[in-house]
Amino acid sequence: MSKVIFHIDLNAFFASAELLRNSGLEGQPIVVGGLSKRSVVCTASYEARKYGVHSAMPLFQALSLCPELVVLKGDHKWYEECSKQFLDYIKTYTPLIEVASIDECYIDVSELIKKYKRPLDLAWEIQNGLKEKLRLPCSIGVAPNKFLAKMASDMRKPLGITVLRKQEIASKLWPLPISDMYGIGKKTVPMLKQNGIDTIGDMANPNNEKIIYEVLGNQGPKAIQNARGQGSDELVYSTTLQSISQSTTINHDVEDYSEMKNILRVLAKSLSERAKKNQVKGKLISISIRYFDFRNVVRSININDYSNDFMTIFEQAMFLFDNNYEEIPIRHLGIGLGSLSSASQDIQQLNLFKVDKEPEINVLDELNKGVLGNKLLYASDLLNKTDES
DNA sequence: TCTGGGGTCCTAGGACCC
DNA sequence: TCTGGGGTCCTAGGACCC
Repeated sequence: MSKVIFHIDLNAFFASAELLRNSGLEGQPIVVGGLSKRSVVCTASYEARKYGVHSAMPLFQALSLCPELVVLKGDHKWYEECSKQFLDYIKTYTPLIEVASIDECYIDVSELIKKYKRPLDLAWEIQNGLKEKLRLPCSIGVAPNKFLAKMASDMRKPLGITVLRKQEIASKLWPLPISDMYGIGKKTVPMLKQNGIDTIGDMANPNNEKIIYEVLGNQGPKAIQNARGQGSDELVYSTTLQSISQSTTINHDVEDYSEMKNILRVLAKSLSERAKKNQVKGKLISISIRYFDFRNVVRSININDYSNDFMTIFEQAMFLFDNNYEEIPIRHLGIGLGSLSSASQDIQQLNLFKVDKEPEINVLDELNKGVLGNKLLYASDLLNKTDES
């Protein structure tokens, strides 16, 4: 018996969330992204998209396409609140929900849909409810499995409802270019095209199996199954956080060691705070360095104890940095904490056995003390990222 | 005025152990 | 006399997604 899966995707979510608290922006071309000259567009409203502005586009380029563009600095806390309202609303319909990202989810409505006169009534009701009650526009894909539902929700935006039945795969899915296929990215597309795989239909074609296995390796079978409409219809109801990271692109290329060190200190501090807020500890600490020439280096170290302590993270990050830094200008620095495990048990134990009093470090003071001097403007930018409401 | 930030998952080689 | 084999952990690198 085949299932009925909805994929619900909020349209231009960050931009929609900004409109919720500033209706004056309604109808204007807006983008959410950073405010520095090296920022890129994170989300563009549909008005902005009319100018050719899209996500991942460098901000200066977006501004040249649309000089009247309203640029808003992102506020992740607010988006998370909006996302929670979205998910809570969906949960009033069914607990069978897989959260795919901050602005999308799958629900299994195989049973629920039987209560409705016409199958699409439920999709229509959810879409309307989100729009009227939460003022969040969405697109919904309706299909027998997750991949097809995801592809369907993408077919009509914004505010679309698209059904993709098994018998419609050949006519609706297979003609699409291979670059439209979820899971096939910009590195793989040229390799597939070179081998005559231009459409999703080509991916589904049994005659191409061998060449697809050669290009995709172990990922081949899954991609082929998806293209044939035989993807998974099993929802994953809960996931555990695997890693957290904090990184920043500096608005100039950094050559001064003490500035690098101060940036890493700020990153370590906020990473530690986030880990504590999320009640996780990790034992894999990593740093990422992007040099002025855009070369990326990632180095990691496995510390044997789980930790979310600022000094531990900072010292290990500095150790990795000192051992790998190539003494050329840097544009981007990051720190990650991986191999996470829940810290809540440890926290209980700490309460029982000792008071875990870590010296409070005021980041601003630290920076003022440091050699940063005239670079403080940038440092406070960094801080605003987490503090702004 | 070139190109963000935060995630997930996979692969592959070397070390190490039995 | 040429060189086990299987399992796991660690680290680096990369593709992809929102």
